[in-house]
Amino acid sequence: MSGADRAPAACCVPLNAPTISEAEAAVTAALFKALADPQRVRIVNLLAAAPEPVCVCDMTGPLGIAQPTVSHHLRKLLDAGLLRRERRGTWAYYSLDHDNLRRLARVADLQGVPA
Amino acid sequence: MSGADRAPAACCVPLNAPTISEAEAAVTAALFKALADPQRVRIVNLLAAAPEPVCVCDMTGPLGIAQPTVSHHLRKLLDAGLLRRERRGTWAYYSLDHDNLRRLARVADLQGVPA
DNA sequence: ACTTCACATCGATACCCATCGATGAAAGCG
DNA sequence: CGCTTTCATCGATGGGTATCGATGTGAAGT
Repeated sequence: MSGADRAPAACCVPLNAPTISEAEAAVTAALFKALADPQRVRIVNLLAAAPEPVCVCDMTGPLGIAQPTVSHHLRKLLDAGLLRRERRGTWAYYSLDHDNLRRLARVADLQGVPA
Repeated sequence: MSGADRAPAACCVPLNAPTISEAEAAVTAALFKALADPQRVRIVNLLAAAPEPVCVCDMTGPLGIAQPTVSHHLRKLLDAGLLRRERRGTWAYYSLDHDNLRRLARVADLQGVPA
């Protein structure tokens, strides 16, 4: 169910909501947890800078970590709903999910309307 | 040096920067890590809803966790630069650092200028 | 069918962290 | 000076996770 609508980024309450339930706090925390790792930050930055989807083989070099570790991080970001995956033959191409990333920015924004 | 200008939130590169160095990625990850916990999300939400600074004794109740654990989370948020602390006699009052929280929102925003 | 290539998953290991009880530190009070 | 209150820190413990090598999987080519 990677990248499904059940992903944390798909439904999230802003930090300045009147009150946040225990469950909502867990979902929001899971969303931030997806970016709470240096390698995953670099992956998102790498994808943000790329004009087209990027395959795994082109990430291991710049990141300097082994291929299983890259796949591990990609899965975390995928489960959080921040990435999209696309298979082309043997390769797997990843790109940002801009809709959900916009939701993330809205969660972190305390200026917005408190719901 | 809690809440100093060395805090992650004080100097942070946006996710859609052209490139992010290994050190910059670590700082950004540390910033997100501060909010990568349900209790800390609830603390920020609690402070965002309060019109005035809140003391620790008024947090243990709503959060439902022991006092040392609350202090632990407050320190994490303080070190990240997201909170401010103010001592009034025996009590310690906490409030949000709106400047740094605005910086956090800017880091998560991919729409902004890529610098 | 066999080989090769790209990626995902598994198992193990080392490290980080949330949580709590116990204790320490600092301020106010009698 | 003791006593109390409020908060921070310490030490221990259990659960989570980043990392890797080894292995599985699925597709393309010979």
